[in-house]
Amino acid sequence: MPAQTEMSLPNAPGGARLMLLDSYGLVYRAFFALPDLTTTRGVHINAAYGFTMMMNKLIADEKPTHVIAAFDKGLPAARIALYPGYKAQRAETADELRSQFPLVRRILAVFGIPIVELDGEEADDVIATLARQAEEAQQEVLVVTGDLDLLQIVDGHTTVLTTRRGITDLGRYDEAKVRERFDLEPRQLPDYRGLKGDPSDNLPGIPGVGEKTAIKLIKNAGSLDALLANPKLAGTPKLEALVREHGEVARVCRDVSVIGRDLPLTLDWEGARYTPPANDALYTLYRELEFKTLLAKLAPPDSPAPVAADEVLEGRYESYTSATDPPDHKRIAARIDEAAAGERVAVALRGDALSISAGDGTGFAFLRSALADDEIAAAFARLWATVPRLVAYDAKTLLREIAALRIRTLGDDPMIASHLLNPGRTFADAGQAAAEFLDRVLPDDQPAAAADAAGLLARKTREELERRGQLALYDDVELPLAPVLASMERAGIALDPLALREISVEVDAAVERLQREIFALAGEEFNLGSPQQLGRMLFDKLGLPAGRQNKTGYATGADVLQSLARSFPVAAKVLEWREVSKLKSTYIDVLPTLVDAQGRIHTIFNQTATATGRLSSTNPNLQNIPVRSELGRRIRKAFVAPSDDRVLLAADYSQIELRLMAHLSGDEAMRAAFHEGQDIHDFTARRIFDVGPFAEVTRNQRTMAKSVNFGLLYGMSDFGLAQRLEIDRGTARAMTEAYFERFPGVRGYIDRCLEEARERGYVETLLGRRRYMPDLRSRNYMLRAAAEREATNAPLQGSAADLMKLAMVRLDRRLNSEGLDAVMLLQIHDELIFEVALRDLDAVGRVVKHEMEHAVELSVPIEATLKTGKNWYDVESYDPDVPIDA
DNA sequence: GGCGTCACG
DNA sequence: ACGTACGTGACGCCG
Repeated sequence: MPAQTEMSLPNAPGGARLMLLDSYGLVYRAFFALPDLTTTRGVHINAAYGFTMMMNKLIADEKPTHVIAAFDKGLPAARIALYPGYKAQRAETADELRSQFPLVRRILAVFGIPIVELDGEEADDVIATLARQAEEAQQEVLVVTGDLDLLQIVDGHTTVLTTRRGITDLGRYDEAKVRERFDLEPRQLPDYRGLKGDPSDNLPGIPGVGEKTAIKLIKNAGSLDALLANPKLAGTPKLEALVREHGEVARVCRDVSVIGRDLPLTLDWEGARYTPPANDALYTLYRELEFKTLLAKLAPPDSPAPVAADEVLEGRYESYTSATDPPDHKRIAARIDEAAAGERVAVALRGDALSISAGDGTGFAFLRSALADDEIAAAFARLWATVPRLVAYDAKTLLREIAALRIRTLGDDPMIASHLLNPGRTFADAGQAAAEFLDRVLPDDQPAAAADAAGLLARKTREELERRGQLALYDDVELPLAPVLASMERAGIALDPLALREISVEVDAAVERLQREIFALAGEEFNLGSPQQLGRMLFDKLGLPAGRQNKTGYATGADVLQSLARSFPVAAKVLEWREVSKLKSTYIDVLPTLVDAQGRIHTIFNQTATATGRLSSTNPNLQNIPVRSELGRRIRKAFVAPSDDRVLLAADYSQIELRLMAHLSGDEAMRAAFHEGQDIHDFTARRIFDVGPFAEVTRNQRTMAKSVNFGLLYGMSDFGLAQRLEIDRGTARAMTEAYFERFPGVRGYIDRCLEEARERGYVETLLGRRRYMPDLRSRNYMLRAAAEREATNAPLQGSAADLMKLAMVRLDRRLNSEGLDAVMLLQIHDELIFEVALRDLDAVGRVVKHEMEHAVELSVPIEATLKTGKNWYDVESYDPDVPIDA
């Protein structure tokens, strides 16, 4: 037994979990993942901040008992001796990054994490050495690193976490995972890297040998050494020649890649033991470095934590929120009536509590469940009717839950305002918004503080919206929309459970049959619903050609299965099984259980969920009811008009996002197409494929053009388009080039949009909705490219949302003021569903069409098309100005 | 709770 | 050389 083992055993604690950090790699990754943050004094802190975030998360998630930070020190002499070109291509570390290493060392010191480094050695070798000592002491090791080189030390005791994207997304490699990912043992990875090369370390490898070939060569020969000894093992003459010519280079690259495990170091268990840092030391450090979000989670030094209530919001609060005492309804109702006299009355829901503040430092809270009491509901309705501009945090929920409320006006809803100010986040309760916009903490033991905070938030957020020129969007669109959504949620849509039962019988039989058939083809039973088991079955056992890999194994998505379905009936069956079982578990089995006593089903629309201004729908999501497949579409038969004298009316915007593109870009050709009432995909195909005026556009040309148009809205890349259309990248590239040549206004608009966004930090919609895009200036290519696509799409998707919301507000008013018997039920982004009395159908249809088409005036016409029917499946086109034939 | 998958616009 | 079309929510699996 080696001496080191005996030395480390006596003080190696049982059940230790040692975390080893590849510090440079993590700091480097953080530097490129985050924008260039500086303190008010200009100190660059993004890498140090990102590193701290990572470390906090790792410690919280992995709960190590011991932590050590390894650093590189000096030039890696041994590797350079082996291969003088090692890392020779690397640029000087930027000053902005280098200056942050001293900060990182200070942070580690405050956390009490020891730094281990050795002159002339890289962190990899330090880590591998320490890991071996821990393994020999039978302890668990967790290595965290920015690249894949260290995967070679993975074994039964040692797991390697590698950064993937952003700063908190990590890949976890144990032995099985390495085998899955590379189809090789961890110890074979240096051979693999030697053959393939690694540009990031300036290792050439064998030219033309990539991931696939390297693995094949190692599999064929068993090892690189065996391959070099006998190049015939390469398998093909061509590969054999390559091995003969470049084998020596591969051997050097391999040798450089082998990580040393026996540096003169001894693992000091005691020094590495992790204990959480002292609050005050951390506070001082974070304050100096201006790590604001991290600071917000700490208590200020020498003060009780969390912040005392009277420091947060002064007030005399009463609470009737004890769940054990039966609440005194009379007393609560009386308090509500008293509060109505206040100057700036605010209400808020937080957890179980509903709180009301009079705005003069008095407030009280009671259990939300008390709203079911008629007396309290009535008092609440009086309050809402008395107070001219009531502030309500999450007003929609109150309006939905209190039957007696028929109110259509709101003073402020700070939940909505907060989300407009920062659409990247949702502020689910007043506490979260207060932390962001008031820099205050709401104490949990003072439920009435939430209403007080709502009042303060209302003022603060309104001021900020005014400063940004977004008041009209808030006051004329978002605030009036909340009561409209509340009434839609309250109304619900009628469901015919019998219609679903009919499909249910059919689908159950199909699921059963397909499962049987698949098991027969597979030769054994397994869990079809497990993508992992399915992947192993299809690609390992049945030997189908495997496509992509993902984090957990083989990809088995619809695109992969689709490409196999022609040649392998089992893949086609799995696709079919997926379709029916999805419909069964998500819709057919679930929807009937959600029907209320009146036979109606109620979704909740989330007004503060999306980054672009769209709504979302939950519990159930009624914005994704199937329509694309025939079987799925039949589910729509269950959504019905509840009586013979009523029908459903569906109104759709036609090509709204492309029309907005035409308007916003001003592109002459595109605008002309819409003015002439052309089919836009057909028109696009003519232009990009040069189809003459008397020739027909083929189906295929139209399909391609349609994809180009969609791609346009999404910030397409030639690669993405190629993949979608299953064509080669060059063709896709030629198509996008032809597109931008024929629609030059569009190119100009996108460029202007991105340029402006880089400068201002946000993009904007027609009505001034903003989306902040900090990653546009990221130095990380992946993040930056993603941000560019988002910035291209957001004004289009967001402006369409603006239009629809404005139309909904106006429509709701007109349907009410004109006394039409019609109820708005659902919004599906560019579509509205109404339930309408048959006798009012024509009038309603005209109002709906007009308000949708004239929500705003664009430089191109807006078109809304109507359909009507007894259920959502059997709807037929309908024009209110053309009498239905008798 | 993260991931893969898939329903919608 | 990267990895690749925007925005959602729900389901089942897995650890």
